[in-house]
Amino acid sequence: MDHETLIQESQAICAALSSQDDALKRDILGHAGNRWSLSVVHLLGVQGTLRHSEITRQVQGVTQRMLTRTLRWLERDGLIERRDLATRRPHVEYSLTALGQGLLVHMFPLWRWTLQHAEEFREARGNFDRLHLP
Amino acid sequence: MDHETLIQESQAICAALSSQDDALKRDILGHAGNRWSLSVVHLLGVQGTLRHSEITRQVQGVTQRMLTRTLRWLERDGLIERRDLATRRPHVEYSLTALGQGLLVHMFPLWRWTLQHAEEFREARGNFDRLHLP
DNA sequence: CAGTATCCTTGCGGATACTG
DNA sequence: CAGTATCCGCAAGGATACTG
Repeated sequence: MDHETLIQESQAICAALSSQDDALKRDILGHAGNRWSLSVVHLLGVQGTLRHSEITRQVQGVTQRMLTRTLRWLERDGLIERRDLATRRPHVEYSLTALGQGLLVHMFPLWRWTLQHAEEFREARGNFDRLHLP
Repeated sequence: MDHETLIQESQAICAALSSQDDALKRDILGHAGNRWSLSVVHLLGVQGTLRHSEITRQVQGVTQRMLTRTLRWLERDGLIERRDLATRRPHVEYSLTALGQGLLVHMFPLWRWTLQHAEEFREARGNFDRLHLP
């Protein structure tokens, strides 16, 4: 699909949108810009099912509080599944739902594109900051 | 490219990432979750070059202040270009750069996927809120 | 182990008034 | 017309202490 076709399809879909759809789209895509969401989705996508403590260990720098909140947000949007094994020693497992796998798979080309153009982004910022900062 | 292939490629790319790349990726993808960024990118992508006032009119609900800030953020990341015609009557035009067109084009499949699954997201939220809210 | 409960700082986003 | 300058509320995100 070339650029022109995408733009045309974009126009068509946009014309059919309500503002509520806009809000939902922002919410879901917002996970991509969140501090920890995408790391968690990616980790679960790659490693399958993990416990809370294992995620804490593998997501560098995340605090207990923010990990819990992130997991709740993702669970709320149906992107991950939480299973409380309710044993005497607490044991809770998290894994991607089908929706969550869909997000990861569809996010990935965009992610790759971003990294392929990392140098251009850095250059743009450098130029901008040189002009606009004291 | 199937799911397995994507996951494998994802692992490979992730292994080569520095934490700075992670931050950059979050920053760029963060535009997708921003209140106004994606609307502006999409509008410029569809209509080409627009003046500040024209964007204000077409992006429903945006305030002057937030539009200006949004335009600066996008300009800083090299996604849009700002041209000040410096005439006696102020005249400033904005348009997408090649980078900005790339973001729009690569964002679009993800955007479409999100809308195609809107019902699932709403259902998930409904279930979650029914269980976790008073 | 898997969370809550507090306290704090930062920055988004909105409202309003003003300027070259 | 295309912005700044202030004011404000709210939520993200972090630090630390505590709990079943």
